[in-house]
Amino acid sequence: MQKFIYMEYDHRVVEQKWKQKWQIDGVYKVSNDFSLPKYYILDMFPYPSGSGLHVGHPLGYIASDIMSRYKRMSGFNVLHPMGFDAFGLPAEQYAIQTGVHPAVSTAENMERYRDQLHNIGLNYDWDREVITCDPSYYKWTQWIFIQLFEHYYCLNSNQAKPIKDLIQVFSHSGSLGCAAFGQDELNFTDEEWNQKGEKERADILMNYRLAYRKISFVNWCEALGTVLANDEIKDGVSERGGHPVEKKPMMQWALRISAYSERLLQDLNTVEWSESLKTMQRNWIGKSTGAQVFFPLQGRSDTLEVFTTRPDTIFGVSFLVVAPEHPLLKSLCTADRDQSVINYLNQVNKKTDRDKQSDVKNMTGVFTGSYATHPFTEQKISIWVSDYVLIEYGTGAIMAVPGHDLRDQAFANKFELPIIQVVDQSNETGASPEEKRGIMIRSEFLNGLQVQEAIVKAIEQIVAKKIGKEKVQYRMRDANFSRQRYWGEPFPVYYNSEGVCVAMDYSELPLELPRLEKIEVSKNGKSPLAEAQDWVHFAEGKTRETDTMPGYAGSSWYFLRYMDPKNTEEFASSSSLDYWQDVDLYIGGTEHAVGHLMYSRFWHKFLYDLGYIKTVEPFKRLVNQGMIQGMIESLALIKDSKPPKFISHELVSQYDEELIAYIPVHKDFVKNYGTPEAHLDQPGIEEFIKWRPDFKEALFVNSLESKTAHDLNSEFKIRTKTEVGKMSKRYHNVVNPDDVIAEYGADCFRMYEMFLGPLEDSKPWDTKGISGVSGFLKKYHQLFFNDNKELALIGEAPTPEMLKVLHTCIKKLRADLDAMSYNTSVSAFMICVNELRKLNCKNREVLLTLNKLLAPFAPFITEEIYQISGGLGSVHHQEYPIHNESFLESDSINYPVSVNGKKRYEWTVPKAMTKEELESSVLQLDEIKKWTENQNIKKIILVPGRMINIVI
RNA sequence: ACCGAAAUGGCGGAACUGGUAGACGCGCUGGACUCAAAAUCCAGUGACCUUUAAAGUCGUGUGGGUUCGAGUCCCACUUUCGGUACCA
Repeated sequence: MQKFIYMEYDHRVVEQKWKQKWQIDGVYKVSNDFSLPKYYILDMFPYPSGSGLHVGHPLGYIASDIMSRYKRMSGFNVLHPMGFDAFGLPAEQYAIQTGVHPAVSTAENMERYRDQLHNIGLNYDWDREVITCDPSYYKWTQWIFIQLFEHYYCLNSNQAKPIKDLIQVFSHSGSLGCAAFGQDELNFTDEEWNQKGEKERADILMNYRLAYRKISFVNWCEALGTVLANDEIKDGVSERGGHPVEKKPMMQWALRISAYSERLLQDLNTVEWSESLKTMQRNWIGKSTGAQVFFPLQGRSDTLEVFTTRPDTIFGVSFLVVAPEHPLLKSLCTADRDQSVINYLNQVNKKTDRDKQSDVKNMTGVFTGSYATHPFTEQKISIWVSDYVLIEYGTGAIMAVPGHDLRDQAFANKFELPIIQVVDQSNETGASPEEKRGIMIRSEFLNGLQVQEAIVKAIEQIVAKKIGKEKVQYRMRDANFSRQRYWGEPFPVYYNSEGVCVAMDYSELPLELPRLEKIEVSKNGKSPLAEAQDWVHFAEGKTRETDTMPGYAGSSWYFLRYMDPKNTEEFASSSSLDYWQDVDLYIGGTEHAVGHLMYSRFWHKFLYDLGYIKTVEPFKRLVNQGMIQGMIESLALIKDSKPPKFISHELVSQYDEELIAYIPVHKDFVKNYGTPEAHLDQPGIEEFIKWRPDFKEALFVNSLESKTAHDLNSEFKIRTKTEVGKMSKRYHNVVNPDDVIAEYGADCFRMYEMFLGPLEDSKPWDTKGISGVSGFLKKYHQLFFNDNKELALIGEAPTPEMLKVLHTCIKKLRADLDAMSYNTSVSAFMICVNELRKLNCKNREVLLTLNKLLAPFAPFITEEIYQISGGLGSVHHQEYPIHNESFLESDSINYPVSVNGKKRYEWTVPKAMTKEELESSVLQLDEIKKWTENQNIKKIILVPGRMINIVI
């Protein structure tokens, strides 16, 4: 064998070499051989933020990388792609602040991300990269949008159908033949339809399209003159400047995901996701069965429609409540109540959703002045308005049963309204008033029935009286699909002179985003796109939509595009869709547990309905990686203060919590970052106002003095609030992996991230233990060489001890890989290397098998050793080792011997001993005798191979 | 407020279906090598009691329960993290 003289292992040189060579040799190119078994493993693609990839991203990426290498070494054709979720708000804000166009900054950020991902040694096939802001990609996002616009949901066949079919139905039999899922129940004849004008017909069709327009509410900030994302609001005020935010109704695009509620619910049973995640999705969909009931309004001919899950408690109704946005509210207000209702609405409008949610103890509301009639008892029932009723759920109105609903009860208590018990729960110990247990009382025809029976009977009577019917209600609402932003996919539609919305022809796609010279804060609630006059008014009498699509548009189907990313004729060819089918393993953060995953499932089902794909679910198995957390530092700002006033954190307790908003501060400005002593000093404050010029004139207050940035002295300190939380661009606390890799190498970084703990757990970032992994890799490398630094592998037969050590490790690794328990894999490798060192093992067969075993975890060092030891091709294309059970056997067993469950002795016995022999000889042991002497032995519990317990 | 998850030495964590709690690593302590330091190697390391050892007692967020036996199962609570649209 040729002697190889090695220098010290230099990860910089070795990693650089293999990064290039792998690319040139196409080691990670996905095979087009459709005869091999496929394995599709996907990472949630990142948003290319300006702060670069942070140490949290790679946690999942490394895990999927290990899995895809393992699967490839096990004979699968592996699809493991990467791309960018490249449209988004931060690039637009950056453009507003600096004038750099989002396309430019995004391209730069992506370049940086690619480098960073490359440095980690991830085995992506970059030829399949997908970028959501690339017109060749969003052409197909727009194409799917048009499909959604041109389809409705057919309730007969339970699938999407072309809107053309619905038009046919309307012109032949009017709304009578309509089995379409819609917002409102519309009634018209074929004759009426045929007489309607273009605009009226278009309005009717909007009620059924899967992509449609409706009035929804946005966060409006008057002071900034713009619409804000939830992300931009903190503690009820705008993050920029701390201005008040209110709700404003606007015409917006929405997607009718609610049509798919039942299928999204049912098909959860077919996927291999964690139970907790499926539970979260089920709760989000929130199916409930109940009744719709119409209460006649007094003094007028119409009714108020409510939804209830407890029709059995109808005799317990003591008042009705409508949501503040309810369409009938205005007409329900009597003249004398008008002003108090208006005052109330003003007050409600200022509260953010989260405020309302966290503040349920504090019930608010006012009486409208109107009454309804109880449909069974004919009693007069007062109608109230309160923000604890939501316009978006059910009918936006409820029948309040304070006896059996705790929120209704709180409301009744506060406003001294009657509380009527209608379920006798005296025989139901421990039952809460809301539980569906007990016997009906004070309820006429329901008296004496059990709650479950009463629900059925009540619905029967409601139907018989023609005042309502049984109804299934879903909590999930339609998704708002409009953003008043520039940096997103343009809607491929225009409005004609009648104001009718028309989809563009497929041949005209993509509709490219016009290049704006200057991007400014949106005005009057309109997107900055409205400034592109030539683009908006592109033809006589036609105007384009100026809203753009939200972030989840591009991410709802990208996993399909990876299958055939360069196709210009279709979003992906049917042959590639048929072969790759769906994602076998999807890894990503829990923060997407509902949003992204729900929308993707919806789009996937829609494309299934249209016949383009053959699977009903996109992600077969899904694993949520935990979050690598960071420290969030923020300054306490007094809301609405002019000039803005920041107070040191120790002073916060002196103020009402409601008055304080926390403004995140970049971690680099903070002294004693991440500790209780974290603060800004003079240079820190100067950096802070340079970074946030809107706070240039701000006042900084600590317990001694109050200063502006201009009259600071070097002693001045202002404490920041320190908390553990997301590492995110929002909190400016991102730690990049680059420095870690430069110092320790990618193999070490990869293994250290895995070694931190279980993949699913969240943990704060800390490099404390990294030297342990680094030391392991050094020891590993030394294993292959002698003291003269020559490759020192010996080609003789391995000893049984060596084989036992190796095969113990292989067995553990196989089990860990399948369970994705990579932290214990790293321990197993450490144990194996420690043992082989003790055995002074230089055996060629043993060490080169171990090298293949380690390859998915440490791709560089293993490739280098593989090459040095004379291997052909790449180690990453070798077969993954399989363990041989016969090497693991041992002829003795170690038993813990307990007395009354307390371990008293460790006992090593020959494996051949029978249960009877063990039971008799265990009592003869001196160490046991001393516990059992003069005691009555009740029984001996002996689990063979496990433990012995003597009960006295 | 609701949904979901987590809590084990000084620290990150291990413990398969209830069966030897603390694997592995960091840190710390002592030793070897060195003029010295770094690096490396060897040994020890949950707390308490004890001069030490042996032996023992306590110990997996808190309080109860089931069991021969509970970190693991059940009930109630506390704290932290993620999500959220007060879901009738």
